[in-house]
Amino acid sequence: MVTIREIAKQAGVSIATVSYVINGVGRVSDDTRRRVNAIIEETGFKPNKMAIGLKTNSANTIGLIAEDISSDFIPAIICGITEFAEKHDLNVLLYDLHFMDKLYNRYENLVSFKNKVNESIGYLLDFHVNGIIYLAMNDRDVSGIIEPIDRPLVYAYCYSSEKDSYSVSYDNEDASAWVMDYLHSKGHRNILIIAGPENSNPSIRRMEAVSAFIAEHDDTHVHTRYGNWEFDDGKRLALEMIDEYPDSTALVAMNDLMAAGAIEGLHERGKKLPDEMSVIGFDDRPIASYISPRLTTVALPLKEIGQNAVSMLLDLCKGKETQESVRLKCTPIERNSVREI
Amino acid sequence: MVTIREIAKQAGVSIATVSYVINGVGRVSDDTRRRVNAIIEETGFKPNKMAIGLKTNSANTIGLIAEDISSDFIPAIICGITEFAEKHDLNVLLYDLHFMDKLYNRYENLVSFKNKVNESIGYLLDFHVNGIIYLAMNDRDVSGIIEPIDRPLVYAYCYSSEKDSYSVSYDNEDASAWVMDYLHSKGHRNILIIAGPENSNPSIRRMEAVSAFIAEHDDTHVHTRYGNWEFDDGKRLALEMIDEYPDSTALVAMNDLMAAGAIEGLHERGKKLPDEMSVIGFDDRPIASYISPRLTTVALPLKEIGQNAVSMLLDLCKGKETQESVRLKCTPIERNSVREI
DNA sequence: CTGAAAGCGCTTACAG
DNA sequence: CTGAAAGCGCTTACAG
Repeated sequence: MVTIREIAKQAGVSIATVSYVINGVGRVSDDTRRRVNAIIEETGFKPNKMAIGLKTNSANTIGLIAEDISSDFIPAIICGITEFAEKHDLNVLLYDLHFMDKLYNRYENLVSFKNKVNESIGYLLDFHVNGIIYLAMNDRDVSGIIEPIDRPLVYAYCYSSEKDSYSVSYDNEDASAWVMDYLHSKGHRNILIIAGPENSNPSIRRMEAVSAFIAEHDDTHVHTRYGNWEFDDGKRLALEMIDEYPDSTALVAMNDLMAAGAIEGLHERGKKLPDEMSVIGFDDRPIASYISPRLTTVALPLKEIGQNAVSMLLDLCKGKETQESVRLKCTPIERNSVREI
Repeated sequence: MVTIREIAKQAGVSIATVSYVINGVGRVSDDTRRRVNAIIEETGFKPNKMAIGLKTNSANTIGLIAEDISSDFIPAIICGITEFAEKHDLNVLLYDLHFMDKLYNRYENLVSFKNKVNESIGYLLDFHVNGIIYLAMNDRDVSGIIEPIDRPLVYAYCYSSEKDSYSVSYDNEDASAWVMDYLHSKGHRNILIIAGPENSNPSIRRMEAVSAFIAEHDDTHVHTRYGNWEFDDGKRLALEMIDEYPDSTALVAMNDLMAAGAIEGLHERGKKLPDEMSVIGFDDRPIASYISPRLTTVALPLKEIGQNAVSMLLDLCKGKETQESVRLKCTPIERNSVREI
């Protein structure tokens, strides 16, 4: 392997000079610079990153802890992370917690895995990562888990209510407000809502926006049930609710899976969609484009969450002043499951 | 940061001795070992991985190049990779090529990105990874892209026909043979097939198994069309074929998306499923569990591909004799889209 | 503008 | 069983 010493010898300069030209620091004459660069080019020399890391105490690497990489939205977020990282010449060291089975819909269990989480962070820290991104499998408060560390940390697709904590996620209120506005603008006044679990952050945030909407529109009525995010629950609750509230003309499910379940239930009940019932989902999962009717929904800014998380981490590494909590806007996706009345 | 020197001082031994006990090599008295370990414990000392890496010229890290992490099966494969890696105390450095847009269904384009691929490998190599896994977004031949490197390389979810190349993927023939056997055992004798693109590896491999089956069962007839893996194509081809071959009782689509499209088409044509037509898919994507009828399909051994890729890479690193090409079996998933006749 | 030298935190023959 | 010492490939004051 060719080293800086070899380059120095060939160029007839000292290794310090070679280092200067590589890093573009110090005062090197144009002539020397050209000569050294030529030799670097020619030999294909690449500085040894471990040596640099040892000297500078930085690996130019971000540590990424994912609660579960096979969870639904994580890959798209990672896509944004790697894209932004590459642009800034950052490596990403991946640590997958494999928490799907242990955590899905039982997120309060995370405390039992506190050790595992902190171990994984220590692991990344051993590697002298410049900072860490903790990427959760759903948007929630993960306070009290991660012990203080001496490198920057940003929470992605989740947040912490501890002070001096940084997070990037999406804007539930705004998305939910759009849904209500949209349905209202299409003439719907009696709306059924299948939310997620009552204590889940997205449900709470989105229902706040619903309440705010209702407070301003006394012509509009809403009935809500809380589901478990799953297909079957969407189906069950939709069936219950259309019996109970036969006047309703629209149903919003707080994720596409429950929306898909609701649609199946409605179909089985012989309802024509969207003529006899409009349905709107949340998330824009693949199924939204394949179900009939094609599901109108709202897409999460996943890639942007990833990009912003890295950007924030970078600012933190540089000691820049940074907003503690960024909430990115979702994007409405209009398809064919809502009709105007 | 506490270093080996500090431990040595506190324990009253040399740094060499500390190093010996950390690595469990050499001859150290039990007494010394205990004393040193106690101090390590107490101080929370963690060896600096960059320093170790510099000395040993190995970062205990595998480089993972993914064609696109947001492609369908990649996360599940990565799940297997990280799981196995963690078990063996290996870090994984992730490099995402972001090739989805550039490559999807135009895989021959990969040659235009040869530089990018090799650059990304150089990037990982700079970091002194022990070996590299190249993880493709679909099962195909990727020969001629990656330049020879001096570290082990294994292809995952793809393969190379170059000699001395190592790969792990799944067994197309076996899966396809199962589908034919299964349908035959349920009494189906006139079978429609919607394959993927005619020149795609999975189509070719699976059609070979179909031909072999037909050759041994002269009571069974098959008609094949080639699609583009997409929902719409599945729908279009299914509709064409049922008109053309009204005697057929079963339709196999070579992925779940085309199967879902076919089902939508069949429904729109007023067909009762599975009574008037059995449908079987491939892949076991999420949609297979949500469509009605629930789709019988065959699941790819994704996690196992990841695990085996790391295992193979490890063997290669150790210089162990290793099988060049492993093909893992798929798993049939019986649901409700096939009926017995 | 350039170089000699110290040092980052480890490992590993080698000597005792 | 243990230690002194060289060295991995860089960076960075410091001196000139």
